[in-house]
Amino acid sequence: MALLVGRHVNRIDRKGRVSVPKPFRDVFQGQGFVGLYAYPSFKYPAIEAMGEDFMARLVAAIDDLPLYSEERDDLSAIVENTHRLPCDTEGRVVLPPELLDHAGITGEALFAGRGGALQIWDPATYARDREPAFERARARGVTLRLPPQQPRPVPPGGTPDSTGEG
Amino acid sequence: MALLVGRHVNRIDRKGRVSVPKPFRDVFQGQGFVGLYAYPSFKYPAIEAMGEDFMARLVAAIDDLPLYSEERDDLSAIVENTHRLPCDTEGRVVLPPELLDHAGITGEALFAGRGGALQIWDPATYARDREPAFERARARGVTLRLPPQQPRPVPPGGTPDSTGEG
DNA sequence: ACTAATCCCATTGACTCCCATCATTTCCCA
DNA sequence: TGGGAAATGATGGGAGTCAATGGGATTAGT
Repeated sequence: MALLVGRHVNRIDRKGRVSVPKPFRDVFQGQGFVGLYAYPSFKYPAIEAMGEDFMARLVAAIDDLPLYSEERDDLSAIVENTHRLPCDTEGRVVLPPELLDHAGITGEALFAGRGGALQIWDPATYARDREPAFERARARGVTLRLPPQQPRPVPPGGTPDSTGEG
Repeated sequence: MALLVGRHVNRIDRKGRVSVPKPFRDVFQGQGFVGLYAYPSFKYPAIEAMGEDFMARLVAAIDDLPLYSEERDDLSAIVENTHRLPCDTEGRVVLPPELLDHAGITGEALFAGRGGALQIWDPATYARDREPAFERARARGVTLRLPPQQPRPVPPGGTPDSTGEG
């Protein structure tokens, strides 16, 4: 799986469009749908966003729960609050007002890669709420046990190149 | 699996017709029948609706239950109360009075995508009964362990496009 | 013949495509 | 290694397209 990493700040134009950073777009190219699935974050004044592959995993997890169960209904609330935002030919999406309001985003949007998914923040809010997390992690001396190395699957008929997913 | 996500509110005209939101219609295009299977929810004042694929799964699940069991009888009632609603050439369906009454729908219908299936609500009822579910999920700090990443099946001779499952 | 359902066409407003501009970054060559 | 040219990603805006909607006309059913 290609990885979503780093931060990018892009401008929102008067039509409400904002460019999805090219490195992120490239990740979604390999998926059935080029665009974002986005919903308001539970934990932060931010937008949670992901590609179709990740969203499909989320839906699959919900699908495993019994029909009509309380748990399934609660989690379905996420899906009901999710917006499907296709990229235009220029690689831009339109963030709906509901999401903008939740995140307090006005003129600019900060895209923060989180590996498999990403978040979208108001830059000022991010600086206030999120950047301290890095310092916190450093101060606490965070440790992490990694899963074992997986053998790289050989792409059918293709040779690996140096740039990644070309 | 194609995903049904997000909410859409559409008007019901004086003939009782309402447009099925285009993103949902697109999902059903890939299935044998373009339209809805719909029955009254027994948990909510709402209509449960789905495409042919999901309905087939539901029937298969009921089929697995022991013949003459109480459970099978109960769930079969769902099937007996299900309406098959084809889309017209404009992508609209006519919701029968029985379903409208159950959901208290009059002028507008709210379509809520829930992954594999969807619900249809009266907008005001939804705001009162359903929107709190999102807040509840947030308050409970819902967490969800996702199933492992599945390898993406290679579409036969097809290249991914930007519009999704058109 | 009357009722009801479906098809077909027109309207409208939002959305998306396309094109132009700009700011960088990358590449190439001296 | 500096400068300039070409390529690329981000941005802005005009116009054509499409989804939603309304209503008349046609067909089916009783």
